[in-house]
Amino acid sequence: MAMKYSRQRQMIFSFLMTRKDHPTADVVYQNIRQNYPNISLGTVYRNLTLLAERGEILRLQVGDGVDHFDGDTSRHCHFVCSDCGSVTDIQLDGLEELFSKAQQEFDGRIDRQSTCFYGVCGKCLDKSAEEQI
Amino acid sequence: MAMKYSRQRQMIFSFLMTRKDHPTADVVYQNIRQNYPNISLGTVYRNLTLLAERGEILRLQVGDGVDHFDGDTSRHCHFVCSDCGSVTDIQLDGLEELFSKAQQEFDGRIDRQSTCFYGVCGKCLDKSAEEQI
DNA sequence: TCAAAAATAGGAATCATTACTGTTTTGCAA
DNA sequence: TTGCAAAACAGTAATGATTCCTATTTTTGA
Repeated sequence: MAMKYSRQRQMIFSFLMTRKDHPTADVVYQNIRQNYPNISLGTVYRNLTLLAERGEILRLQVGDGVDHFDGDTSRHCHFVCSDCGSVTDIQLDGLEELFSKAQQEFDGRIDRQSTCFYGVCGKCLDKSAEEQI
Repeated sequence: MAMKYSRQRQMIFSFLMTRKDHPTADVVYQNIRQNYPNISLGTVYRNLTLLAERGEILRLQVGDGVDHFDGDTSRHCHFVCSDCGSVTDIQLDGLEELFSKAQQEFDGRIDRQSTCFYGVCGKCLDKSAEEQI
């Protein structure tokens, strides 16, 4: 039952901690392969799933058809750019409040919350403004 | 360019309007097939995608690996039961406020917001309480 | 009524993720 | 330390939701 800490799992976890973007399993795989060429994609998936189940990381499904992983498990929101596809953090007050409101309102147990905003990020807005000239 | 209103699209749209749960494409397909046996799954997907792009319905990705569709496009939250998988609405004040806070805070354009809560619904809690006896 | 544009049915293709299998690691206990 | 069972791994095959493709049918505006 006890989880054995393999070299691979440690690398996956610590890689995720170095990143502020929210890489997909494949990005994790490609990066770790640089230093550890015969890690397998299955291992990356298995460990990301395991870590997410244990609450050590978050698995995000933002609607682009690919799962993203986040080493920051504190309560925060995400933003997804419809143009470049980047996934970034948004720190917002009022999430705690929303959570407790939902708990009061809802008949059942609420464990977890996920809020995601969609639009076009600053960089992509600038880029399309330049192209207009 | 103009969208032509096919019989199939109308059936898909009006079926979705009759439902307060948030059916998957396959559920829509299975239901419409009862009255219209040779509609194809591809047609269901194409129309759901088209209607969602036009903002007439919502496509929800709640993290169970399957897309759900919602005929109610007003601002509201969802709850997903980890036990039975049901997806239900939660009406909450304060979403507007959260949205405008995010707009102020964020460098970019925000178009849309999605908030989802996860836990165990009332029915499933009751069921597991009974089993304890 | 006619023709062009749009949509359809049915099936094949895609691709992210999971499952499988034989081999290798890991961690505990003697 | 050494041995052994549980856990994890690499590599690959399978799965399954969704999208793509093509020849045919519907829709709509003139």
